[in-house]
Amino acid sequence: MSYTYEHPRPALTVDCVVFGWDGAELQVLLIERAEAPFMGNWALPGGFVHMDETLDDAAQRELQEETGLADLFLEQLFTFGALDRDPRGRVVTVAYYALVNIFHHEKPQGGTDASQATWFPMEQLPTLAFDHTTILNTALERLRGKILYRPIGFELLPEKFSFTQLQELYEGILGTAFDRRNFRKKILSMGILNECGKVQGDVPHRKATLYKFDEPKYKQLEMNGFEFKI
Amino acid sequence: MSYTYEHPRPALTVDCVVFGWDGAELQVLLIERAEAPFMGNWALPGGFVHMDETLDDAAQRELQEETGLADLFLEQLFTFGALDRDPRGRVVTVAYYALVNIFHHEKPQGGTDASQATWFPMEQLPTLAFDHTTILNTALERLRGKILYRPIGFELLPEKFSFTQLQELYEGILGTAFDRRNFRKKILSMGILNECGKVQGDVPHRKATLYKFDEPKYKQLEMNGFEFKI
DNA sequence: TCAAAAGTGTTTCTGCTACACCCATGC
DNA sequence: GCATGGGTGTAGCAGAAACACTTTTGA
Repeated sequence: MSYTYEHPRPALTVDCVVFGWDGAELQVLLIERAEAPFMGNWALPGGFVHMDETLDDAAQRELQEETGLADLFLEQLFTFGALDRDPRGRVVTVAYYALVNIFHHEKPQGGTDASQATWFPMEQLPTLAFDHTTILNTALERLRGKILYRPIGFELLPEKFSFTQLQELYEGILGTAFDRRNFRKKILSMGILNECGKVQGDVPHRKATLYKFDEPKYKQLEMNGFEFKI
Repeated sequence: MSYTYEHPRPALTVDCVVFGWDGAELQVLLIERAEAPFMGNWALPGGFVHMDETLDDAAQRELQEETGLADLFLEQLFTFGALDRDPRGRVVTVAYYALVNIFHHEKPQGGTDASQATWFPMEQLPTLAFDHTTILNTALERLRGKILYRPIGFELLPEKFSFTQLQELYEGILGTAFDRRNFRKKILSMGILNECGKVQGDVPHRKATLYKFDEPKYKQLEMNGFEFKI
C-alpha cells in the first residue's frame, strides 16, 4: 500500500517531553530507540501522526504506546521544522510537554517501537537523538515560565502533599529559594488548597499537614478574574 | 510529477495573523482567496510548506508573496490539526503571528494566489475561511498576554512615537485604561526609550516629545535580569 | 533529651495607585 | 483667549521581603 500526492509533503510526528518529580529532582522520561535512525539511543517518546487523529490524540497515543502513561497533563509546546533534524528526510515534529506524578507511574513500560522507557534526572541526561535536546530545553523553559502563573506544579506531586513538598518542587524547578513563611502565606491566601489532615506517615519529627489542590475552586476563582501567581 | 510514500501524510501549511495598529484600532491583514476552497472568502495569508524551507521561512515567504510584507516581527503561535479543518482533506497548519507598522505597509499587495490583501479592524472582521477565526482569536490572546511582559508593542508603532501613542496602543489592545502619569513613569523608569526631540508636526496644541525604543539597551538589560513588565 | 522538620507574626520596604494643575500651541 | 492635548509630583496603601523562635515527633 502506498500513497501518492501531487506535491511532496514533509512527514509529521509528535514528540513528548514528560516531566516527573521524585521529591528532589526534576526527571524526564526517555525511551531507548529500537529502530533506526539512532537505534539504541535515548530519545523523547513520539512518533508519526496518523491521518485520523488530532495532534493531541497522536501525542496521547504515542505516550500510551511507548510508556504506558495515560490521563496526564499534556500541552502543545512548539513545532520544530529544521530541514536536517531527521536523517530520514524532511520531518516536522509537533512537540508536547507533559507533567505526571512519578510515583503513580514509577515503572513506565516500553512499548511497540521503544524497547525501554526510563526516568532520567535533568542533571544527568544522556545524549539524545535528533534535535531532542533542543526540544527538551524548550520544554524546560516553558515549564519554568508557566509554573509561575498557572497552578500546574500540582500535577507533579501526589494528590496529597505538604507545604514543604510543594516548596521544594518550586525551588527545584526554578533553582531559587523561597522563604518558608512567605511561601506558605502566599499560597494559602489564594484559597485553592484544601486541608486534609495530618495523614503523613512515620516520620521522626512533627507530622506535616497535607493539602489537596482544589481545582474546581481554582477554576471558579479564575473566572472571577483571579490569577495564580508565585 | 508526483510523490509516493509508504504511509499517508497530512499536508502541512503555515498561516499568518498579521496585526497592525492604525492609531485607534487593532487591525488584521486578510487576503481574499482566489482559489477553491472558500474562493472569494477572506482568509489569513498562508500556504503550503515547501520541502526545502523551514517553517519560519515558509511563513515569511507566504507573507512576502501574498502581501508584499517583509522584515517584520514574526513568531510561531500554535499548530492546529483538527481533522476537519480543511475540506480538501487532512491539513495541519503551523500558525504564526506578525506585528507590523501599518503605515510602512499601508497598501499591501495581493500576490500569486491572493487576489487582494486588506486591513480589517478587529471589531469588523468578515467571516473567515477554514478555522481561521479560531487561529485569529488564539493570536489575539497571545498578543494580549505577551505585550505585558515583552516589548513587542513598539513593533506596531512608527519608529518615533509619543507617549500618548504608546499608551493608546496598550489601551486599545488590552481594553483597559491606564493613568497617564503612572504609565509614563513606569515606561520611562525602565530606561529603554531614547528621547529624540519634539519633531511632531503641525498640531493645534503643545508638541509631544517623541521617543524611540532602544532595542540594544533592552537586550543588554534583559541579559542582566531585567524584565519588561506593564 | 536530642535531632529534624513543622508551624507561626510582625516590621520594613518597595512599588503601585490615585489624583489635579500648569504648559505650549494653533486657531 | 480658548480649546486641545502635553507634561509633571506626592501621599497613601497594599503586597513582598526579611526575619527567629516554639512545637511536635520518633529515636
